[in-house]
Amino acid sequence: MPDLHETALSRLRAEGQRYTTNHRAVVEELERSDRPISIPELLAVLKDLAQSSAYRTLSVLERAGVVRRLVTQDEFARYELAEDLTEHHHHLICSRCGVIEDFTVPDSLEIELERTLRRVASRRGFAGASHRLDLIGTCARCSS
Amino acid sequence: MPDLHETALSRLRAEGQRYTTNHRAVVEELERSDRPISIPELLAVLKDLAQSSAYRTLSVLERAGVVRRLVTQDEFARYELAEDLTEHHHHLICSRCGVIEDFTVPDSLEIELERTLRRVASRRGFAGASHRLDLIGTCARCSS
DNA sequence: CTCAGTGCAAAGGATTTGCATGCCG
DNA sequence: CGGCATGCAAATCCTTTGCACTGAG
Repeated sequence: MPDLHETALSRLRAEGQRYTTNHRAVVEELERSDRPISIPELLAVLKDLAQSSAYRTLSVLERAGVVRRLVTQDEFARYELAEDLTEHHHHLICSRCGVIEDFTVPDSLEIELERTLRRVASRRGFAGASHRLDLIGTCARCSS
Repeated sequence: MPDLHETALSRLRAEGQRYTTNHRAVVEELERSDRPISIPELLAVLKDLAQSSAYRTLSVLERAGVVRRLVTQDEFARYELAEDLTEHHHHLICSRCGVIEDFTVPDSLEIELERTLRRVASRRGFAGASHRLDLIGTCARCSS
């Protein structure tokens, strides 16, 4: 597996875009985190990054296929590295505070899921379907 | 199973709210549809309904547990009847146009899913967790 | 009668965009 | 040098809210 930043660079290049200091800083922050993060969280860490640049950078990275944007009931969108740059996983979403944590399920279940969903997609004429499995509840911090 | 409108009425009453003509019209429209619908779609059908009333009605119905609000990558939120008023199902989401269709999976898979997720939730300290399984792709209309 | 519901217009708030400037390639 | 990237401020657009009036119970 090639280096994350190599990949990011080449995917941006393919779109005629650069891999600037800001771009790299955002990717590094997403790499560092073990859960999707929101723009406010990102700005709190990267203090020199303008809000509009954060939105723009993430938008560019998303178009290039480097990051994925998640939308929940929460007020802000959250971002994580694209699935092919990490590993297939799912999300625990706290409906109280909006925080998202990652989790995985056994391969056996994942495979059965894949098989079933592929069948559903083809029957309904949905193309290029990927799946999303989330657990929605109240996180430990919020329920205490 | 009691009548949908009876249930809606009693759940609203429990919150000290009424079941008005508008409320009923919205519930009927959701009942009629086999997929979650957005506010613009709703307004297109219920032409006498003010936009703000639509938002307010759906918000009240959601608080009362009669409807569920779905948020996707799409520009608008979409609404459907609460799960205990319909049947457990999942969503096919078109990432191009945002439309959502319902689908179900075999009970066997659903049960295994439930079992696994319950385990994950308890391990992570997530309380009252429900799950969400979506297929994201391009719908037949958009891919043609 | 009372108080929630309704419609209209205005306000909110996350996200996007115009513009002038900086800087990578 | 040319064009994308950046910051700031202003604009967008879905959604929420203030207010006065209507209508359900």
